[in-house]
Order: sequence, then C-alpha cells, then structure tokens
Amino acid sequence: MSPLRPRPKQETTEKPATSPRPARGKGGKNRREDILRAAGTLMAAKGYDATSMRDISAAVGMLPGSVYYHFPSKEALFVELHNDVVQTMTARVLAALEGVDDPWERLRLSARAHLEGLIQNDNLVAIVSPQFIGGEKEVAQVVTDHRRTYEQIFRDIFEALNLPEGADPTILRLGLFGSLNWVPVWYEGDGRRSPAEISDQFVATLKSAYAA
Amino acid sequence: MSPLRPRPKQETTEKPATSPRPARGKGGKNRREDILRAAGTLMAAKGYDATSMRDISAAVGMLPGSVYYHFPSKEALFVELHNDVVQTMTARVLAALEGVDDPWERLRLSARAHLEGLIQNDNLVAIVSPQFIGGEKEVAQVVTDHRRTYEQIFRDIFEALNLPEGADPTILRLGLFGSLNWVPVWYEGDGRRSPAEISDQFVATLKSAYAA
Amino acid sequence: MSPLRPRPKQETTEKPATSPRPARGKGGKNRREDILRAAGTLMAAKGYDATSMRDISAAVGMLPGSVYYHFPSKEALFVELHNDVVQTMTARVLAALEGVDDPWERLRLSARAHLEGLIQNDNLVAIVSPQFIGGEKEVAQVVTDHRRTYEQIFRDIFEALNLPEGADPTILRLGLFGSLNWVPVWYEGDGRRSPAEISDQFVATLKSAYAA
Amino acid sequence: MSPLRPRPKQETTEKPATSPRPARGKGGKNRREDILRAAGTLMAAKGYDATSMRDISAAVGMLPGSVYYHFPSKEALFVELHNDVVQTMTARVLAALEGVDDPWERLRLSARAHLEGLIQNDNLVAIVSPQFIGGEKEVAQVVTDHRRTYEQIFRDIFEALNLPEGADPTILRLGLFGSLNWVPVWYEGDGRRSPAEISDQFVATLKSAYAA
DNA sequence: CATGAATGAGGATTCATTCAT
DNA sequence: AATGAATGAATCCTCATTCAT
Repeated sequence: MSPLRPRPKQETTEKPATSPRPARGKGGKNRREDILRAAGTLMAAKGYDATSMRDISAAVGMLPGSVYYHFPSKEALFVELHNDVVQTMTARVLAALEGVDDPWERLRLSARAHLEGLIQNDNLVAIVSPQFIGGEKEVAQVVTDHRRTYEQIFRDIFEALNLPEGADPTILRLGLFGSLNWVPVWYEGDGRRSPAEISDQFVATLKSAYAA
Repeated sequence: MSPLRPRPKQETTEKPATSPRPARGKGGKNRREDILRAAGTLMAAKGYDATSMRDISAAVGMLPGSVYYHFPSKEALFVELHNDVVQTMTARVLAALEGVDDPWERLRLSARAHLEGLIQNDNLVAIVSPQFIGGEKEVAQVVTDHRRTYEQIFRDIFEALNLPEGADPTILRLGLFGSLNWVPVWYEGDGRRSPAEISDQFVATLKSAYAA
Repeated sequence: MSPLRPRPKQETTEKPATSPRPARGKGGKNRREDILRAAGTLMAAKGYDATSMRDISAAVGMLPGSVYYHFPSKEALFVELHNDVVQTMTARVLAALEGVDDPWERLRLSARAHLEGLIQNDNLVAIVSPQFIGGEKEVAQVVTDHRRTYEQIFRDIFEALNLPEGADPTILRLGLFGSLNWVPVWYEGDGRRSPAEISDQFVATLKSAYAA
Repeated sequence: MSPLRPRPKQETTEKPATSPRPARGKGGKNRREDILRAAGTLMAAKGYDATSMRDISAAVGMLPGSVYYHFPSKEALFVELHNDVVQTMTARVLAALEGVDDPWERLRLSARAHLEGLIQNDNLVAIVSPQFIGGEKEVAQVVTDHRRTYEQIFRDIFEALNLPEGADPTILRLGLFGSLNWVPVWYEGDGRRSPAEISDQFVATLKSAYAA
C-alpha cells in the first residue's frame, strides 16, 4: 500500500454484522460477484497497485488465499472487472439511445449516460483511466481493447453528426471523452451541478459550435 | 518550492570546489535534481505506487538508502517533484502569454503551452492524473493546492472571456482541462497531429461556440 | 500393500456394475489407480515437494478435494505409491530370475530387470532417489523398509556368488545399486546404448573382477 | 515445507548465543558466505524445495527479506552454492592428483577425494544429485554445465587408463560415479567402513577387471 | 554524500487440507 | 464419488526505511 493513502489498521470491528463467523458454505451463491464488486470499489478509490488482495479479501470477508479460488491472479481479477464495467457501461449507453434518432440528441444522451455511470458507480472512474496497471504487458492490451470496443459507439455517433469541414470528429470525440472522464477528478457530490447538467453543457458547446 | 525542504536550485555556483570528492563522476552538478528527474520519468510511466525507491535510485546510479540523504521519504520526494512540475508548467504558460492581450488568443496559447508541456515532459502526464488524488491524507491536499494555484491562471483567462449567459466558465474550463489532460492517454507521437493542432481545435470549438 | 489403507487391486471384477454413475466417462475402472499413476509420473518428474495435490488432481481430471476421498493425505498417497513401485519391481525381478540357476547369470538378469524397470516406468526414478530419505519421520522409515525388502533379493543373489576374500559383498552390492540407480540421471533414450547393455556392462565388470 | 520432513515450530531458543540481538552491523564481514553455508547444509539435508528462505535466514540469524540483499532469488542462491561446491570439489580432486602419474592410482585417488568430499561436507550430497530443482528451466542447465566441467577431470583419467576392447570408458565412468554418489544414501558414519575404503573397493573392482 | 547491511511489514500467490452438499 | 468453496499457514519476494560507517 502506498503511504500516500494509508488505511485504518484494524477495522475488524466494522464487519457486515450478519453473522459473527460466516461458517463454511455461506448463503449467497456468488461470492465471485462480491469480490468483483469489492475490488471495483477499492481499485476505483485507491488505484490498482494500492489495492491489495488482502484489502479485497477483507472487504468481502474472506482470507486472502480464498480469493484465488475464484480468480487465478490479481491481474485476471482486474481484467474481468474491467470487462464487466465496460459491459455495464455499454448497456447503459445503448439503453439511453433506444428510439432516439436525432444525431445531436444521441450524442447528448450517450454523454450523459457515460458520465452518470462514471459518477454513480465509483467503480468506473479508475477503470476507464489510462496507464492504469503497473505492468504494461498483455493486460494493458486487453484493457485497451475493451475500451476501444466501447468507444466505437461514440465513434459512430460522431460520424452521424456530419460535422463541417475543419472539425475533426476524432479529436472532438476524444476531447469530449477527456472532458467527461476528467469530471470525477474534480466533481464533488455536493449537488450544485448534476452530472447530467455537466455533460449537457459539454455537448451543448459542441453543438453550438458545429451544428448546421 | 517544496514545503518540506527548500532546495538551492540556482545558487550552486557559490561553492563549486568545496566538496573534495566530486561525486561519482556524474556530469550534473547536483544529484537532487537527477533524482527528481528520474522519479518524474518513472512515476509518469508507471505511477507512484509502481515506482519504487529502488527503481529511482537505480535510475540515477545510487543505492536505495542514498536517496534518503536527499529526501526524507518517498512521499516528500513526490511532493517536491509535483511542485517542480507545477512550477515549470506555470513558467511555461506565463511565458507563452507574455505580451498577448486578446482574451481568446490568450486561452489558445495557454492551452497550447499546457498540452505541449504535458506531451514533451512525460514527467507531467501522471502527475496531473486523477489516480494521484485518491487518498485522503495531507499529501493529497498539498498536491491539490499546487494544482489549484496553477489552475488559477486559467480561471483568470476564462474570466476575461466574458462568456455569454448560460455558459458556465467553471465547467467549460474544467472541460477544457479534461480534454487536454486526457490527450496523453491516446496521443501517439506519430506526428499526424501535433499537440498544438489538437489544443487549438479544442479552443476553437469553445471560441466558435461562445465568442461574441 | 499399503499399511495405511488396503486396496482391492485385482478383485475389481467382483462388482463391476454396482456403481450407478460410471464416473466421469473415464475408461479406467477405478480412479485410485489413475491417481497413483499420475502421482507417480509427476513425482518422478518433479519430486515429491514440487508435485502438488493440485497437479495430481488436475492430471487425473479431478478437483483437488476429490483426491482426499481416495487418499487421506499426500503422505499416505506417496507411501502407497512407493509400495506399489517396489511391488512392481519385485515382481519384475523375480520373473526375470525364474528358472535361472547360475549365480552370475542371476545377477545379470536381476540388474537388467531393475534398470529396465527404472527406465521404462519413469515412475520409479525419483522414488528410489536419495532426496526422498532426507526426513526423519515415520514415512521415511516406511519407505526405507520397502526398499530394504526389495534389496533383500539382491543380498541373496550376492551371497550366492561366493565372492573371494577381500571382496565385500555389501559394498559391491551397494556399488552396483548406485551404478544402476544413477543411470536415469544421465541416460538419454537416444538408443545408443540400451539399458540392458548398460547393466550387463556393470555386471560384467564385477564378474570379470571376482568370478572364480 | 514438505510434511514428510517437518520442522520444529519455534526453535528460537537455540540461537548462537553470541549476542541476544546482533544489532545492525554485525561483526563478521561476509554474511554472504554464512548464508551459502547454511543453505548448503539445509538443502543437502532436506532438498531444494523443502528448504525455505525462512529456514535459511533463520539459520543465519536474519530476517527472510534480508537474504535478498545478498542474493536476488532462491534460485540464484542455489546456483552460486552449486558453483561453489563444484569449485571446492574440483580443487580437492586436483590437489589429490598432484604429482601422481600412474593412471590407476590417479583414478583411485580422485574417487577417494570425490567421496570424501561428498561425505564430509554434507553440503555436497544433494548438490551433485540430479533432477534437483523443481523448475527444470535455465537453472537445470547451469547446474548440468557445472557438473559437466567437473566430470571432465574423470573423463580424462578414464581416457588414460587405456581400457581394453569391450570396456566402455563412458559407461564405466558413469557407473563409478553412480556408485560413489549413491554412498551417502546408505552410508552411516558408524566408522565400520571409511569412505576411503569404500571408494578404494570400487576402484579396485575396476582395476581387477580391466588392468592390463 | 554515499554505501552496505539489515529491518519489519506487507506484497501476491500456492499449499495441503476440510467439509457441507 | 466428487464438487465447490473455503481455510490457515507457508511460499518467495519487494517495499520503504534506517543507520553505522
């Protein structure tokens, strides 16, 4: 763990309180998902490196070794988590687009869905973030692939905007993505501005600048 | 400068021949800066957690323990590095603004200076990255303070734009920052689009949407 | 048989259709032997310590826990495996001696049978290997007992040679054993020299030196 | 650790007794050699896999992590140990041959030196042993190379014997090696037969069989 | 200024084993 | 006869850090 983000040493007192010792064959059938959820929360909060398997296992009430029954490695756990997140985000965005035809409206709604997903599930913040994993090996590729697939949705939407000459759709799309993905860095859930208002403002800027 | 430990940056000329052993044959006059530079490069590439003091010391040809002569801790090293980076960026942006009065031109040039600094010194990428503010400790606060100071320049520039009703300068500024800071995530130095072109496009969008 | 758990080796024909579920589609009738075989191969290749119950269970298509239905512990599994191996070797050597009377010919044939068994069943290599007797526990004793029983055959054969004064039968027997057991260390199944040729050479040396 | 060779749980009572806590900068300058010696003893007794870095560090009065200051990995430690052992053995054998010209006498003396080295330094037993390391990767190759170099001495000696037709020097050499290397498996330091007597007997057999 | 040697805590991972189902 | 899920202890190793020299 990084000393930059220390962790309370013995938080054993704040256990789920359901049962003092969960015995062998716990009720909930899918501990896998518990683990994924816990890992998501922790990694979003502290980063991949700063989140230890100990942390994850403790969060889900297991011993560290037990996590390895479900996932062969921390990396594999992360990859699956990342995949899940992208899956969820994809579904969310596609749902928002359902039945909407106007190109600029489609952009507005997808940006909104993206940002709301980012803010609500704090899972997602770090996930979509770059150079995320220390070892820049195969995992980085997998993660990049996941992201690319997701971004295809936005590529298509930008395509349909029929932007005027001089407006590079790729740069504008990546610029919008940057704006949105950066929001969690400064956003404070104080309610002054909702994610929806924020993303609407970003898209409004684009529309105001480039709509026919 | 660093709140933890002031550093004699320019006045090394005062006592050039005092040290009987001229250090391990390294050209650079003081190792402190070597360490900072190495730490910057490594942390930018791999992140704070994934960069060990061993890595840093090895990169500068020292033993791990020796780094502690120069910096009391990894944390302090990082804080000073971050401060340096912000200092450098500030100087770069202010230099670019010198003698320029037109508000939109000022925005264009400062955005350009920011992005070019980001891309050139790979130092800077990770520093400004969200992952570094996850924690809730003093360091996080210091880092946030550094950034806030730097961003004040941009706050002022946006103020001067006199944006129309309905255009929230804060959101637009943070949106631009997001766009710019996200560039290193996808930018590949393949020369197809220069950082300058990219930042110009972002600013052009804002201008096109909101300029009087 | 194993002192820990008797095993119905040959009488499996008695109740061929009792089990309603014919096991996971495997051909071999009982999984116990599959496990033993797999354990033998793996332990021969990697050693006792380096062979995990996971390895063994995977090799036979089971989950690790399932092995414990058949064997109470890794130790017990090994003891039984070792016993089996010695049993097999004993049978092989005795078969080779059948009907042979000449003492030197008996030595030649038994050495040949021993080495061929060693080379063919790679099972056997590691089993007879010194590394396995390092420990000071009961298992080590059991294993040593197994081996001693087997070696009795050779003790008898050497006795019958009526070696001349000055030729210590014990040392010569152990020397021959060493020569033979060491062969797997350097033998490469390239066919240049067959195990039979090798063992014949060893025995020929003894005969040439000590035969009346 | 293998359950075959369990280890007393808390033998902290049997510390060297020199000083209750060795403080920071211990007196003896080369802890490296201490580590190598300890590792040698332990690995010879229990095998590579069964000897943990904990064991080694405890034997030399260090914390496990401290060993890594001296050796980058368990494997590297083993490789160096193995190299040292071969070096020592080589020196021992060459010293024994000094000034001796008669070919059979050279064989007798080198075999004696080999076996005495094997028995005295219990280090050496396991080292010269085969399939020693679990992971049969590069290390296995290095170890094999070490051994091959050492065995060249014996190859030369056998060459000089001018064995008659039909006596394969390679097989005989490997047979002798097997006989000698197997001795530690059965030898008990009860003094009935000295290593020298044993090795002399092995060589005498060869000479009796093949000397002109 | 720096090294050499260590510490102590924690990192990911693997192990033999258990047991309810 | 075997699975699925977990345990607890041990594995190798890395980390930031210390300090006598």
